Amino acid sequence: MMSKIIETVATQPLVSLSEADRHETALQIMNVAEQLFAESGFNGVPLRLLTKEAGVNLAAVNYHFGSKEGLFEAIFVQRLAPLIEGCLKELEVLETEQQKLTLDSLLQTVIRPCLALAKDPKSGGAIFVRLLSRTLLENHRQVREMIAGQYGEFVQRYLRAFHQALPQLNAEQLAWRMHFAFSVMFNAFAGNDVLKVFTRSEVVSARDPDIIVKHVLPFVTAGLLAPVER
Amino acid sequence: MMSKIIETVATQPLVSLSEADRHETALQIMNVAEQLFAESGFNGVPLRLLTKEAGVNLAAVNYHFGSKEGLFEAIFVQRLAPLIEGCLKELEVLETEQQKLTLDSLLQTVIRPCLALAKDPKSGGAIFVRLLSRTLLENHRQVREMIAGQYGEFVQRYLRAFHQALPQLNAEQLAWRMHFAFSVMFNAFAGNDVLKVFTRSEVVSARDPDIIVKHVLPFVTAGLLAPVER
DNA sequence: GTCTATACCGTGATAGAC
DNA sequence: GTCTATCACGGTATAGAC
Repeated sequence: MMSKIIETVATQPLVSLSEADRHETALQIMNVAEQLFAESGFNGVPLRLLTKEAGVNLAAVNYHFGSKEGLFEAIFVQRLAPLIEGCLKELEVLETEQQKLTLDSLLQTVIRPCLALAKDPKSGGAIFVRLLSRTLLENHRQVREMIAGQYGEFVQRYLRAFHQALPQLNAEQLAWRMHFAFSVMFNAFAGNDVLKVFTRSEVVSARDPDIIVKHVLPFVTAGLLAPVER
Repeated sequence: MMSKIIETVATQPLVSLSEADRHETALQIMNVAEQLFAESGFNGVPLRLLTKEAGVNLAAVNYHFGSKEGLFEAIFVQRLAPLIEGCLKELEVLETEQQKLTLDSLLQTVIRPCLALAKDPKSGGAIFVRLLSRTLLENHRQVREMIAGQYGEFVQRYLRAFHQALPQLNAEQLAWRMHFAFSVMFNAFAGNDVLKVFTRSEVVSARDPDIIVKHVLPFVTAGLLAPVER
């Protein structure tokens, strides 16, 4: 059905079955797992609970995904592909429309697809946005390598775009500031309770993506545009 | 030496034996543990490895600290007390010296003690600064509650100080921005490889605290001072 | 190919002997 | 205080049923 024409040629390092190809059991596992992982973190979810919740056998996870980590990656591959495609599409539009990239419009090409995903009710996207943020912050070796390997083009194109929007920064300064900017954005979306220590818990625990963006954007924009230390 | 005038009054809810009071075995465990935790994270260090490395029996951890989590907290309590004391002392000086707090000088009262600790060669402070940052970002429930409970005064005083330095922000805006600011600072100090995805690994992997601060401060300052969305 | 039951080994915790 | 033995629980591997 799904174009398995020359299945031997392509180097498809990781499992990347489309939703249609996957077995019902595997899908059931992925849906339940995404929810539980986002709630309790990777280590907070025992396979025995997960499989029980999904109504499948304990060994099913290892059979369909190789390992618990494999299941984790599978969730990412499936969700990340359309998200990144969405970002790149917005970026492309931006690059053809405007001669000069503005920083704000550039940041919007990342934030809008995240928002769209986060607000799509039927795709469990909101859960994934939190899971993605949480995972990037938790520094999972596997996922990080997967992104770097699979989406090199994405990374390169955004590096170039940011360089264009912030020409006054040299390579080192740009790297640091992108590091900071994405730290803030992911932390905000992760809905971490981390820094409640320094804040009133009722205020910052808001989960509404629009509110988050309203607060994040000015901060990040100003930080990126800060005068360069010399 | 350090003004222990009325030592009986304070409510000291958690274990907080001074270094001198503690058993040699416990000290040995703590030193080894701090190092290993900072390298591999809490879950990355099995007690069997830890105790073998420290040359003590497996059960010693549970005997002296109650649990693996207890050991984790003990490390924090011991290191955090002087760090927080250092911050508050700097803040006090600042409040008496200047009529108007400047944002930069306020941030310095946090960063300078962290830097001093990070650069003290004989106290393993550098390891702890990374461990602290990593832990706050990883959202350990225990440690967060410990800080909130034990250092309420610290939190309140800094909230007031930031409010004074940024009077144009209302409570909600201030909470969000402090949340962001500390996210960035901790992420920078944590030395996470997280966002290497978006950067050249060689650049951002710098561990020199001075270099980190040089890049962090302008970003955070500008972010905090960003115009308010309306 | 898919699913099930079950066994294996490593983890943190704990009781009790010394 | 320290140690050994043992426990319950975690992810994983596999043999065999369908």
